[in-house]
Amino acid sequence: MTTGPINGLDGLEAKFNSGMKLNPERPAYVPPHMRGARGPAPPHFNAPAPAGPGYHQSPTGLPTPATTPPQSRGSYAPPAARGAAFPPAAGRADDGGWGAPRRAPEPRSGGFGGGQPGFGSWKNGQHVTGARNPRLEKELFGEEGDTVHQHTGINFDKYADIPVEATGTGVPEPVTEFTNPPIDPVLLENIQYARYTTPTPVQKYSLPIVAGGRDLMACAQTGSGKTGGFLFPILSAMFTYGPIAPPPDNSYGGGYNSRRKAYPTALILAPTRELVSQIHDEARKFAYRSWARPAVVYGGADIGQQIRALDRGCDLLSATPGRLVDLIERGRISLANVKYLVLDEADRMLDMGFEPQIRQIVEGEDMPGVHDRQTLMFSATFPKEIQMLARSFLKDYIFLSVGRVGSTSENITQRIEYVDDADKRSLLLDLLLAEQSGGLTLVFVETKRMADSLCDFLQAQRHYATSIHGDRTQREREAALHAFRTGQAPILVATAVAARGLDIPNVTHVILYDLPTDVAEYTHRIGRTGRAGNTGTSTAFFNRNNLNISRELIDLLKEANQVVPQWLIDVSSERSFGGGYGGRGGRGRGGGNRSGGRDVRTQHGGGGFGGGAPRGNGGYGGGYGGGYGGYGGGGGGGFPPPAASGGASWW
DNA sequence: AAAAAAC
Repeated sequence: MTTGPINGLDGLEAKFNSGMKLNPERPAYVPPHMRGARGPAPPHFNAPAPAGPGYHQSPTGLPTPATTPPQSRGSYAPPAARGAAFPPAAGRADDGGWGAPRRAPEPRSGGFGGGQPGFGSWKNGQHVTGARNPRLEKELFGEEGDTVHQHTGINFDKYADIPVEATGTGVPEPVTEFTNPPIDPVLLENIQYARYTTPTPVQKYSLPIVAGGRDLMACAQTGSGKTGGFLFPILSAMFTYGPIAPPPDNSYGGGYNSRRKAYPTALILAPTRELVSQIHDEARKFAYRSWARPAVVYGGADIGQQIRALDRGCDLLSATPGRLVDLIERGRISLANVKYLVLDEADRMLDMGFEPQIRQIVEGEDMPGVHDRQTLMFSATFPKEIQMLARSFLKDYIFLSVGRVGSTSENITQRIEYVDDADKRSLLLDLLLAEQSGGLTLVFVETKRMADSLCDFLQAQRHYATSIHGDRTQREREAALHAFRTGQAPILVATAVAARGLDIPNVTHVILYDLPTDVAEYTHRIGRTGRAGNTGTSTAFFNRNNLNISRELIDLLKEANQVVPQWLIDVSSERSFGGGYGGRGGRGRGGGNRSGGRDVRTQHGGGGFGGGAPRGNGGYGGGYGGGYGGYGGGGGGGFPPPAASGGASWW
């Protein structure tokens, strides 16, 4: 029994209430659709409206309608009337849920399997929880002590002091416990089944923020419970308010097995198939026994099977962009009912490679506009440029920064080894041989070719290694990941495909055989270890090909309280004298942390780039000569790198 | 420059 007591209700309520109070000097936040805007808005959007016209504060801190007649079954209520239909009052029982006037043909809203153990339904405006299903429970939550499901005992002591910064208007107080309210009782049960006892910092904040109807940009360190950070509040609201009927103008056949369209309420986008799959697995856990059906679509897998699965229900959809667009074009998915849009690994989703696809999905299909949905973005890194871009997808959002500002967790011991390319293999073998922890080792390389060749090499050296990269078939990718997770192959050689978001318990060592060119990417890669409060080690192989990130790497190491090798400092400063590169000052990046962690809106200097150094990162002021002036500027001591690194020659 | 993401 690891489930903790659910208590502290009074304290929680007090906090929750206080969070809902607005700064009196600021105008009350009124969700745009409440400003007389258009379209069917689900009542949850009205929930946050703090003490707006016609509302009073309920004991739970949620606004309640002052006087609103309950809606009648199946009748169409004009938007104005609907706007006041929150919270789901007693009389709301028979509408389509979320104040939606339309009524879904039966069976919808969890119709499938509604009677089967483990699957709930929504009937007559009520959430009918499914019966428990031992077999499914075992599949979803595992058993005490198994390694695949175990949520490696989160080290909550460490979480206690993690600094959290929330900026934006009307930031609600965080919750401190998993309790009802604000969490729906069905979800609360599932959280207990999953043996989560206490919300992580990001969850403490995201719960009231999302419950309050706000958009969110969350920058939280790797392994800090981001998935729960969006799944919990979204599922909680879905459970409470019920399904939304699809719009009347659609090709919804009504026949149970006929061609039909899925109308997810929540859409979660992520950059890799495996990550999407992992999110879906979590969603299945927390949707257990509820009316809501999670679904998943991604490329490389049989689309027919995915379509059949969609037919069995699709209320919370996890997807990679390409396959989603494909299914939209095939008329199998409509985004018209999306009330929650989540971009996981948001900075990757909005970078050059992905941004056009995301824009198509968000702006080029039938997704409700920014004012008619809630948009949540999560990542461990949020470069300024990306924040600027992200703003166009958000409305009056709250920026959340959890953990050391834009840096990596102190749970990870970061080592940097100098090693020439020619010596990398030999050093890698040494490291693998010295491995004592019995845990898993993840080796990152930059190219697919290198992933193959290095994996071949390790196997030839009688190591149980496997590899994952984008040129392998989906089947191979999943098999590799499975072999790694289960320890059949305790060494995984991977490209960037495995860099982000993957939660693999018991990865004790991450080796960056090649360094990425970008510190954000470095942060994500080493973040595959040291998760959920556990400790881990990362070893990065550094040589002259990696000079481009030396400075930012040093900054990052210092911020994470890591040992910075003297030789690294030396080569870094040497480089700025070497001409050409002007150091940070010269790039106009304006000091500070490229990987973000700070709300661009709060940074002075206006419009973003070249602004002043963010607070807390002073000391490296203008350009490098000054900042690191203290360190042997002339290429003195500790140079070339230590002999331990294989006596490599520098330059 | 490479990787990821649809067929």
